[in-house]
Amino acid sequence: MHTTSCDRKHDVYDASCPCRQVLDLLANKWSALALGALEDGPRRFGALRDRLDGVSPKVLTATLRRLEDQGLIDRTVFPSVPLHVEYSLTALGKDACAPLAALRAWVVDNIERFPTAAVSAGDGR
Amino acid sequence: MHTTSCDRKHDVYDASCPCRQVLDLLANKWSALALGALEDGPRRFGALRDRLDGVSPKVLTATLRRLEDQGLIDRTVFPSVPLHVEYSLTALGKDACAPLAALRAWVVDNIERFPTAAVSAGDGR
DNA sequence: CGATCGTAGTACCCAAAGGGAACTAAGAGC
DNA sequence: GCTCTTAGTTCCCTTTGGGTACTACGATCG
Repeated sequence: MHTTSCDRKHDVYDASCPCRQVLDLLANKWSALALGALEDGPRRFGALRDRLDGVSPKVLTATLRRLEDQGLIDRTVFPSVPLHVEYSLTALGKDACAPLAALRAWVVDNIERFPTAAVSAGDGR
Repeated sequence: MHTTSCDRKHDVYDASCPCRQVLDLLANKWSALALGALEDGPRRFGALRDRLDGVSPKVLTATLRRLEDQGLIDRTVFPSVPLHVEYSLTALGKDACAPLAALRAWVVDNIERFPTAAVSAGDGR
């Protein structure tokens, strides 16, 4: 387990620790969904916009740029005719998918226990 | 284990699914930190404010209320002299802690791989 | 030759959330 | 009656989120 030379300052509870920024990036609805959407392989901008139901192009762009800046995804431009941009997970992004997938799965698995979902829980429609 | 009658509509990728709202609640910096801070047992407002370095009382209140509304935490008021309010995890909240703890742990464990942390990685200061 | 299409965004504008500092309430103790 | 503590609330400003419309580009259609 890649024991780094110094672990003392790595604490998500410390506002000045870089961990906090990374947590803020990953603990985000759109980030969690976008990374999950790339788990099956590279996807194009339009495909991501469709998959991430309800996301606006502006927010999707911002989310993808942030993930790219932090090295979680790669952005590949194919200068073909109607322009083609593919987003794919980096090794780091793939690794980050594990805890995020667990979180998404937990939500789906336990949704019936939430008051928000209670209405639809008995809804056989 | 809680096999519900119908799982088909539960999808975090569907904007209209209650899952999305729950994901939005949990996939949030302050929620993830607040629930984690309560893992060791009940804590008071002030203790949480201290632990969640950088949080403003307003945002902490809003976060706690949201978590309370969704049944993840309990708020107990002790009408003692300088007023005493204790926040604690519900069974649901305890369960939600597992994936969130995994996410926090992953961040701390992999922080050196992020460009954001690269500066401080070799920084012995 | 101009109009239209598809893709991946950007620009503009508004609403909501985040965030800080100061203030409130209520009673104990000085 | 002043101060201390605790748990917020209120005000205001900045940041972020979000929707809609628009752009650029060449290909293809009419």
